[in-house]
Amino acid sequence: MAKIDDVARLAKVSKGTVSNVFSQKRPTSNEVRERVMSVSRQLNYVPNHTARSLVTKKTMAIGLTIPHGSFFFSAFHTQFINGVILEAAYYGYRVLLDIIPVHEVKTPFLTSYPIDGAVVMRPTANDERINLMHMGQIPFVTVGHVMNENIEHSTSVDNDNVQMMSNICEYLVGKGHTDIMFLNANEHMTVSIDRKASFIQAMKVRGLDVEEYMIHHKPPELNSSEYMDYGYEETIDILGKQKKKVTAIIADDDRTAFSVLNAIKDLNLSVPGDVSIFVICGDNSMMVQSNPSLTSMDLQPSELGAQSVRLLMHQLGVLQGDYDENIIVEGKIIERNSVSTIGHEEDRK
Amino acid sequence: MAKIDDVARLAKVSKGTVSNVFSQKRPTSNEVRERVMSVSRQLNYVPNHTARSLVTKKTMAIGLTIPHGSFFFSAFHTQFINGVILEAAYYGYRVLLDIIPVHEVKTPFLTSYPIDGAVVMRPTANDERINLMHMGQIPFVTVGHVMNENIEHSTSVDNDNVQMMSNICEYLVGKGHTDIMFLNANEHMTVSIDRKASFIQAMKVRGLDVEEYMIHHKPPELNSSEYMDYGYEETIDILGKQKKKVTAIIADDDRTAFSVLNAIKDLNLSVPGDVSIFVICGDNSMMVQSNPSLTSMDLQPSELGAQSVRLLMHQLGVLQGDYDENIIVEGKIIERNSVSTIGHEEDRK
DNA sequence: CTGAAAGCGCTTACAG
DNA sequence: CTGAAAGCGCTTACAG
Repeated sequence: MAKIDDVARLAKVSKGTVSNVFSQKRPTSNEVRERVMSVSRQLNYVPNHTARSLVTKKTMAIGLTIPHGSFFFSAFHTQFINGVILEAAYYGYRVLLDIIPVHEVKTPFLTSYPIDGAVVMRPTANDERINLMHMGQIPFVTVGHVMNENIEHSTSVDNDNVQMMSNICEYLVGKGHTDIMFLNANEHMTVSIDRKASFIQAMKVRGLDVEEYMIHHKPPELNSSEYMDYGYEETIDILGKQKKKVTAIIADDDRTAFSVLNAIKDLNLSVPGDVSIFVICGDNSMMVQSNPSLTSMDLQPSELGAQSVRLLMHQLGVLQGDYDENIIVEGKIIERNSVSTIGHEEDRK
Repeated sequence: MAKIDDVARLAKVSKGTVSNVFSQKRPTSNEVRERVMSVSRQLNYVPNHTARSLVTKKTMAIGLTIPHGSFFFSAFHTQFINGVILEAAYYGYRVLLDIIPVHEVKTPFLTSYPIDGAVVMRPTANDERINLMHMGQIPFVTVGHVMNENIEHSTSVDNDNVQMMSNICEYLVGKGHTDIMFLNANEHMTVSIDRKASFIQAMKVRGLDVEEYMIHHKPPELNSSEYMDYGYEETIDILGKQKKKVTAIIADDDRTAFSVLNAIKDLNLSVPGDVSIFVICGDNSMMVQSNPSLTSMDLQPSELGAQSVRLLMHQLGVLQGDYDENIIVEGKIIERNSVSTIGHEEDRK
């Protein structure tokens, strides 16, 4: 645990010079630099991060705020976080995981947050975490819209859920599907609300009515042992018992899709011959691994993560120039083998 | 951004007293405490974390080191991290994500790590990260054994992979299975090596030979688009094409298990009627969601995470008393519906 | 129970 | 290009 004084003394320079050799904020002569570095290696010296932070007023860390509670990483989360970490590292920032519960923030700050900014995932209506950031004057960017009173402007990244559902419907209807079942996310999530509305709208535009049994919501996350087999049950129920006509199923994640695939096989039907499956998001390597491989809408979560960091860097002044405060990342349809073209098959007859 | 001086002045006390009110390291009179808190609220004051750290020499953060490269969270990782975060929060510590690549650590420390200790996941042989921790005199605990030269003692948490495989074999053989296929993890992982050896040994002890086609390794993680459908292909190949007799398949994670289930259904066989499936680890909620639900060995990753933090707390002096330097967390078999008893069925005939 | 003062290990104007 | 000195915002013996 050598400190700057030790190095300065041994290298016969001032502390300021040692500081400059490491920070490279001011030029140093080759001779001095090498002398300092040599002594530093010898002493195993590295500048103390905390002391530096105290004077620069930068922690070089950003917070990544994840709601605690029933904590679970979907493929979306995993990839998003991956994007955040890599992009942050690129700018020399580390990532501090925060787990402020969405509600009941008891002891808000025992001390200040040792972060320069934060990425807030899944903001809820009037999210306490956002009020805290706002109070603490910590720059932040959210994934999805902020819905807090008293906060007007805010920086965010998001997918366009409305556009996305519309594209999915266009794709499926374009392939001849008119009886589409939608297994949506939890009822309470804002994305799920947006997607449902957009789904109905997109079908309507194409002259197709969406009956109630065509939309289902994933039950709220329960204790794992109580977890219902949502995708499987719904599929067996609607296609098997109720014998409804369904030619395509949209599943809101890869796990649900797998469960649906499972059910279809148990009904002695085939994918995509009898029923097509379309996945929103999900882990690509997993969807390739499936048989048949699953056609999906890639939400580019890792790109979302990277963009959120870039927005933060703009706010922190690390990145210069103009920028959009609200960034929309496009969803991309990745065609694999789980969606059939109904028209073509009929043509062949 | 009020500072301690502002509060001290307004509350008409010394800085030291304000400090005590917040840190509670020395008693303060009610009167003074309330005066200080009232002023602090008014000024929106919170102690500066960095300044405190500089003098206490504690960052109140622990690092969580995850190999970067083909970064992917399995259910094990997710739950492990969850355990780490919650347990760390319990002791007032935050979690800093570290992404030092396993190899090529170029600029080891531009500055010191702002952490008090670290949890290192997946140590590899002669892991550079561990050498760094060792050099930097940062206490750390690993998940799995350390295999570095020059490092003799180390603190770790782990499952007993040998015991675990033995238990699984005992369980399956006990149910009448003698032809068991094992879809193991990546060949290079230490857990996979341990499990393979143990599998062969456990079968041998029971008078059963393991032929080569009975053990397969997951291919190294490739670009997602090149990812082979490992579990599916192997199952179709061995059971379908080669027509080998296999009554039970052990899959090393839930995703592989799903893929196997998929294959078995495509072979017009049933689970567990024709083939049983046993999963090592995996996400419980997902395995319940499957049909049939999947019998598995729960590695208790979140318990492993919590224990690793507790070990760290011991090393940091936060937790007092004696402790084991190497903690083994038991794997628990969770019986669900994917393993049949062959003996019973034959009895019925 | 409270205060005055030194110090944690750096960086940063200010001079030269 | 380099040095001397002040200061970042706290905590902590030391006195009382």
